[in-house]
Amino acid sequence: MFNNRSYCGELGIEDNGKEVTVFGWVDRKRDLGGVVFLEIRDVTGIIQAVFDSSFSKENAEIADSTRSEFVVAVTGKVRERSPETINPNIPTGNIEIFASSIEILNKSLVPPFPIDIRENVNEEVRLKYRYLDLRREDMKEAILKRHKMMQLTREYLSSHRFIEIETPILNKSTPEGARDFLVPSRINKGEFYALPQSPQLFKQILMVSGFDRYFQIVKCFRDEDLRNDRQPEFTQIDMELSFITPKMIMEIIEGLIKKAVKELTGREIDYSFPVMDYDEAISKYGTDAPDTRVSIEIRDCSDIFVNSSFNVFSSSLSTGGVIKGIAVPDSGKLSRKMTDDYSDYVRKFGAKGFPMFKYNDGKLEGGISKFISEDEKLKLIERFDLKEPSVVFFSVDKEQIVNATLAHMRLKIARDLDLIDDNKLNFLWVTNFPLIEYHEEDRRFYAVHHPFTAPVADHIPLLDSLTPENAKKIKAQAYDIVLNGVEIGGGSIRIHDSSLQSKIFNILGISEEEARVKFSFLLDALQYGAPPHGGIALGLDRIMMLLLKRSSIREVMAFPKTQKGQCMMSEAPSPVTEEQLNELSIRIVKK
RNA sequence: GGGGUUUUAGCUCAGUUGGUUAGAGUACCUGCCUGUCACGCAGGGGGCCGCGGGUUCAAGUCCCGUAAACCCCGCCA
Repeated sequence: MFNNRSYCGELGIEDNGKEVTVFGWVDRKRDLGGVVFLEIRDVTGIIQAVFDSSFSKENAEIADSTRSEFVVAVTGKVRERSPETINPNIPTGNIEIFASSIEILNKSLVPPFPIDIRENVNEEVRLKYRYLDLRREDMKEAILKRHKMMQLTREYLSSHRFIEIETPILNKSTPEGARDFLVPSRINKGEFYALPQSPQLFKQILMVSGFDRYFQIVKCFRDEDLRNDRQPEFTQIDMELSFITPKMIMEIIEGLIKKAVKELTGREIDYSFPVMDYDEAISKYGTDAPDTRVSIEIRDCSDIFVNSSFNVFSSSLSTGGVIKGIAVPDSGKLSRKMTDDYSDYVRKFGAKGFPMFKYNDGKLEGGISKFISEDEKLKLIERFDLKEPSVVFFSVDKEQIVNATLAHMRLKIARDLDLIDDNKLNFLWVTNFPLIEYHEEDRRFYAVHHPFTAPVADHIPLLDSLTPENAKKIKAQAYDIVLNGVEIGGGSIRIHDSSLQSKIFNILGISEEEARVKFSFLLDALQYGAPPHGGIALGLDRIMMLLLKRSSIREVMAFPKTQKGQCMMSEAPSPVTEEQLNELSIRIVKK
């Protein structure tokens, strides 16, 4: 009976007069007594079916007995609606099915929330009944477009000579980076697999194997706390290429992204993605993932206040702090309450306050203006290029805190003042990341990207005279791609020389023995004719979130987890039986 | 580990200064209705006010604790 099916949303005026059968869910029922209208919904859309009791009383009664979300088969003739009965609100609104039969294939309980998306439903309930939520238009669109994204990615990369190769999910736990999800091994008691944070090592191995260009749309796992753009399992479009430069990789990615934007949103990106130096990003925006939709830039004012009589400023400078600020164009929208709230809000970034003054017509007013000398005033006007009425905010602390504070506040204030153009898609490459950074607390170096990232060739000699101070001068051949202030991908050229790789491990405090235990296969492989290679990984979920303008990546994933990492539908994670634990030689320690 | 917001009918929400029997819209049930399209009209049922303590003559409302969801800091090479 399921042969010769028509899809609701695909019927059109060209089917006029044709006898069709549709299968779907009762989206809505309108019973007018003698005539019953059912809107039938399937994956493609909605069509109206008409049951006329003077034509078939029995069919009309069956139609009337249906309820929301019943599954039905409806057969009838497609017919054009008379002009006054056309519904312009749905794509199939100029036709309807004049039903000759209806069969109820399954009943449904009353759904816990409406399937049409006229009102927002609590996410907790949506996640519990995700199968119903996925019937809703927004989720359906997200899932279908995600499919499209994966399809066009496969097409694009395949046509650029990439080969899709799967890598293991059961992996070896490695030091560095995010916390691993561990999987106990029954056969090897007391030992564990780790789920991959990314297929990093395997894709490099594939380059040594000569596959030349690899890609995979792959799940990655990181056992870290969740955010609206972070889930414990997420999907990467992962790539690795041999005989390649950063520029070549960036061009390939740019092509892919532009194609994706075109096919998913219908929009054309008519600029080539700007490339910004890491140092410039930090100094202008305080972050390595700047949102350039907001033009407000950070300016360092430390030099202006060296001899300041304002104790808060001068004492901070004399203890190694910095003073930076942002100028926000504003003619009165920023209220006293808002600026007061801000000075409290910045505490979350470690800042102690958020001093400000107002600029208007050549004069400084309010806030800390009374502590600013005439000379400092002139320099500030020049530094921030003050012309329009503005409010200037400062952050005074250690550089890291200042950067974090101003990076967040320039966006928060821009949002509060409605200065962000929601329709912009600002792509940006950030390059020339430092290779390593020194952590004061642990007294050791960490890889900024990962331990396999190649330094800029000219900087390799600096590795021999490394100190915590000059570490940041050594740049990596690494690049991130940023969209509207969100990192949507990153990659690097890798080390293909085993002695350089050993040297880097050494610097990172990974002993020769440890390196041998953890990555011997990579070090070995690098000695058997490893080609120069590099790669990149794109965050599929984040790209979908941004292109579809959704508030979180959960809105573009079929079955996401809550912030505590639980699945509201299946109720994972869950306890396991004593037998299961015994088999794995695992004992739970109660705390 | 920490900060914030929220939690009242199936769903979305209101609930004043602590004071009668906790409301609205929608959904649901019943009936009427032959061109609706968020159909309409009439009637009806539906509440552990997240949970546990406390203050009070009296708590949805005040206090303490706790749970969950969400946002954020830390964390995420």
